[in-house]
Amino acid sequence: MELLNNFKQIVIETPVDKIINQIKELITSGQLKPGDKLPPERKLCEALGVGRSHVRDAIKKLEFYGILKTLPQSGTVVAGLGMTALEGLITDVLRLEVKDFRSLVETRVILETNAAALAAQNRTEEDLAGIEAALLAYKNKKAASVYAVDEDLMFHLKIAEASKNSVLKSLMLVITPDILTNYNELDACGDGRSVSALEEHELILFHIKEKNIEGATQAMRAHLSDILDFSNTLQVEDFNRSNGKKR
Amino acid sequence: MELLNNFKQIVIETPVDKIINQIKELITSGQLKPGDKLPPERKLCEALGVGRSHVRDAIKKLEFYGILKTLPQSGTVVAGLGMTALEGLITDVLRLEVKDFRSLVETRVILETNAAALAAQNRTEEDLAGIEAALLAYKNKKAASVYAVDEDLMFHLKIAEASKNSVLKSLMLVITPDILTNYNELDACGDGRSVSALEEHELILFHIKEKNIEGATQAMRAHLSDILDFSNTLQVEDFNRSNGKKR
DNA sequence: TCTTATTAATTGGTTGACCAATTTATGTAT
DNA sequence: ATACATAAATTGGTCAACCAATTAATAAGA
Repeated sequence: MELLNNFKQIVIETPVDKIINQIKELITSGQLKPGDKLPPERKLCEALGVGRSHVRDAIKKLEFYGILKTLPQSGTVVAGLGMTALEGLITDVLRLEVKDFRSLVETRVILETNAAALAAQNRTEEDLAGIEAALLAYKNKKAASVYAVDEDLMFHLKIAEASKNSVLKSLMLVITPDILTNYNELDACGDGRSVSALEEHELILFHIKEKNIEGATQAMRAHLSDILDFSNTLQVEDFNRSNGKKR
Repeated sequence: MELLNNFKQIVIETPVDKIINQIKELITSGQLKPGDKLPPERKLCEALGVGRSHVRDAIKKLEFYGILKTLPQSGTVVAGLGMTALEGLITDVLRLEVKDFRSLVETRVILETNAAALAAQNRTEEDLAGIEAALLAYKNKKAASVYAVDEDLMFHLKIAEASKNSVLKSLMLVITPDILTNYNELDACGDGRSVSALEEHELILFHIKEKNIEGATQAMRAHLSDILDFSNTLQVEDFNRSNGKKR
């Protein structure tokens, strides 16, 4: 069984990835400085021996990350942003490469506690109604079944909306897919935790309603640390299993 | 002059954007549920009356966001992630649509203060060396010129690395481009702030070195709130000017 | 009738050619 | 010699055709 551990993860490096790496290499090595024009796509695909689609895909991907900027009928240039962001961009940024569940949960706690604090500060009456509706949906679903992950997250998302911080909300959305994939694998979802989760949600809502910033923060922290503790009780084996299967 | 204000920003909606919106509409309206297969690309581009490249680009973009998943030679399906995340996904998530600079800076403060705290807790000797090197580079550049944004951000990035939280670091990288574009427009960069920034950096480093979690947090918060205060002194007119010109 | 092999259709992946806009080069007139 | 107009080349954007792998359908055998 442990013979499996002797196998190394095979990195499937698509043509696009290879091109991206080469371009990044050129930038990090200083051969391409911000403002410089990239060789035209045709020259690139000829030099690299691949189709132009691949080159275009690579450029488009780097454009997403704000590293390149393509000017139609003019060329592709390295965006202003210097090597700074590139430095840590060893692998794809957004496909977060969540190798460690700890970082993920830790970050979630940071985002959500602050969202709760801001929500307690900025929430409107409409926000309260939205949060309550989400909580109600969660309660009903939970009464019927044990599986209410979507409704759970919706509750948290409504709080993020009430924070009136669009960026914070966007970042929560960014990590949500990873949270979900990890939870779907890890969370047994039929444990004793479920009962207390509802009460904790209600406590959070109460503090937000009362505009009690500190209270909302602590309630959210307690809620999430419960989840964190629960995750930590899982076997390491289970955790390892949850990796590696992505893409 | 104020006649210009009567013009509405023209939204250049590329074919790709239109397709994305249609697909998102299908998902949010429930006509496409997670796990469902999308119509094949050929049918789609026929129904939409556009080239297949556009459809493929749209799919690829949505795949970035984790909304779709294309299985080669099999089809494209809606990823597991329920409507939950879609709910708030009115516009592109990652091109953060930073309409409000406040949210951006606010979020940056949240991320960075926590990164500083974690760095004070987890930093190794190598991390310290890296942070010091970045600080030195910043100092040198600053002595030579007033423009050292890259080196400044590198210092912050090294701290994020020292936090040993990969997700947190990734999220900082995500918002960094937006920070830069906004700063490049807003920051006069030749003001009195520059002198104190260096001292503040040194103070942060000191606390991280001493493993003083609370101290590092406060030092970082003070550092960033200075920047925030400075930004707030800018004219609203300048702020508005900084919007709308992106892409 | 059920299983299995073979074939046909459909899928996303890839390529090369074409298009319009831009930039550069060239030639002519001043 | 310089300025300007015109033409040629280069650019990214777009599209349609082709490819290999997968899947579905069908037919043959037990």
